[in-house]
Amino acid sequence: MIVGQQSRGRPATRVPAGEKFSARRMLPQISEATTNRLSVYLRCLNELDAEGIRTVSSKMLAERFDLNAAQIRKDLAHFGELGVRGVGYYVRDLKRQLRHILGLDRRLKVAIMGAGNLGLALADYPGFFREGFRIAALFDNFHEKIGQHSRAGVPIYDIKDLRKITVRERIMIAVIAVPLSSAQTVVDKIVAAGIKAILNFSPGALRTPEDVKLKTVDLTVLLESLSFYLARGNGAADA
Amino acid sequence: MIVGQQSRGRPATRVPAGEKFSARRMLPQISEATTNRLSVYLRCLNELDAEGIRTVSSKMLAERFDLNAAQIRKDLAHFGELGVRGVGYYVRDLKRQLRHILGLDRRLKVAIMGAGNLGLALADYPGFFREGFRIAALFDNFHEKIGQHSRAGVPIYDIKDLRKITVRERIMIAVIAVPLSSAQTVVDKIVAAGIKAILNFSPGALRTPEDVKLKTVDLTVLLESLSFYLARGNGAADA
DNA sequence: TTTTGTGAACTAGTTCACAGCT
DNA sequence: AGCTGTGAACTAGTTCACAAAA
Repeated sequence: MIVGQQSRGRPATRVPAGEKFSARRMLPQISEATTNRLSVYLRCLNELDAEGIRTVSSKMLAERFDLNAAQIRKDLAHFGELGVRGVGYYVRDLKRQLRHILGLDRRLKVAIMGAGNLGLALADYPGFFREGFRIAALFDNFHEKIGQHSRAGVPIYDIKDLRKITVRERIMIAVIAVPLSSAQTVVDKIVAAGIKAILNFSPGALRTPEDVKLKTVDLTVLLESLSFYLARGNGAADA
Repeated sequence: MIVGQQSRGRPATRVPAGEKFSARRMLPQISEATTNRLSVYLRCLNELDAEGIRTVSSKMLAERFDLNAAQIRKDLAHFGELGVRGVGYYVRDLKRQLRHILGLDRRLKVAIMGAGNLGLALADYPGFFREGFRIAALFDNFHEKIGQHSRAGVPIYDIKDLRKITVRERIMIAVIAVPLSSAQTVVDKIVAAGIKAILNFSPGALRTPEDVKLKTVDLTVLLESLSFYLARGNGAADA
């Protein structure tokens, strides 16, 4: 692939089919699936590094972690020539590169909306937030809770102060752990506070502006999907 | 998006193209994406039903809930002629059908492995388990916890008794909320107890037999993926 | 008419296979 | 030799567009 062409200052209102670079920032468009795998690769590399392994080939990675070698190479190749032909990838080096690509070299701060059971559990979950993240705040609107801390010491603030704390603490990601009934309201507040990335645990669809990234973990959908599998797998359609 | 389980090397029992299923054994293969959407459709129908709406067309559903009309029709058509041409779908009727298809008319019982913060939060999360599920048990190996209950009253059992309780209570789904270090061990116990569907919150890959359905919610991957989008500035909405 | 159900067309994503570099 | 990076081939998934039915 020839990369030089995109620097011609083309207005690029409409991206021709097959064009690899988005109009917006001239960066190649990376699919959700690829993004998720980058995170998986980083975890694998951490494991290899801990074992003292210095270099790894895509084939080795694929066999050990049940992935596809060509896919690993293709995913990584989006970000330049990260490997060395005839050798493979330097574990330490690739780790560092991936951490940079994923933006994990910035110690991103996270706020959790809702200091209920789930919010508090997420705030304190050890090993949930690996390297690169810090839970800086919990937010709630229940007066009894405001001013308290989670067991691990995350302070609970009034949701009214979201914008102020967000600016002060430089919070970049919000996690939604509030009941469905207030989820959209909370999203609107998050957006108004200038946060651009949201991880949502409430069920159902939420509206966000174009430039805010929303990821939803819908536990109901997950569970119902498992139920579907059981209903079919059993062959016990009628019982 | 949720990083599903890589079901690598599944020979994918091929149904001849165009062949319609006739018996229970020859069920059409339904994709993960379709399965998840069925759950979403059911939620939409519940909302419409609550508003007293009696019939709905795929177009109406699509516009209101930001879906694609053809996709709705195609998804539903897998399960027979659920609609009426010129009319649309009868809300109540389709709801009932979907509940049956998803196996929600059986009140499935769920066990949660790990009575830590996350396990307890999941056990009591209101509105998490909508219609069709019941959290029947928590399991842990920490003696202090065994014999206690969650705040909402879910009993905590010794993980040694998993098989016994599973049989007695007819538990069909297990949720993994234990630390990574013991996740594989717990999976093995779940499998040995005869449970065929697992929702996993621990990071990393787990091995399960062919006939056990595993869905993983990897919070680290989700968060790192959000970090990636922030690092690039590619905004985009969720699905 | 309206709206479903569905082949066809299209799009996205994965895997193959090999040219080219070390 | 070994292994990456990548076009080509393939597979899965989505959307279109229209015939068939109410």
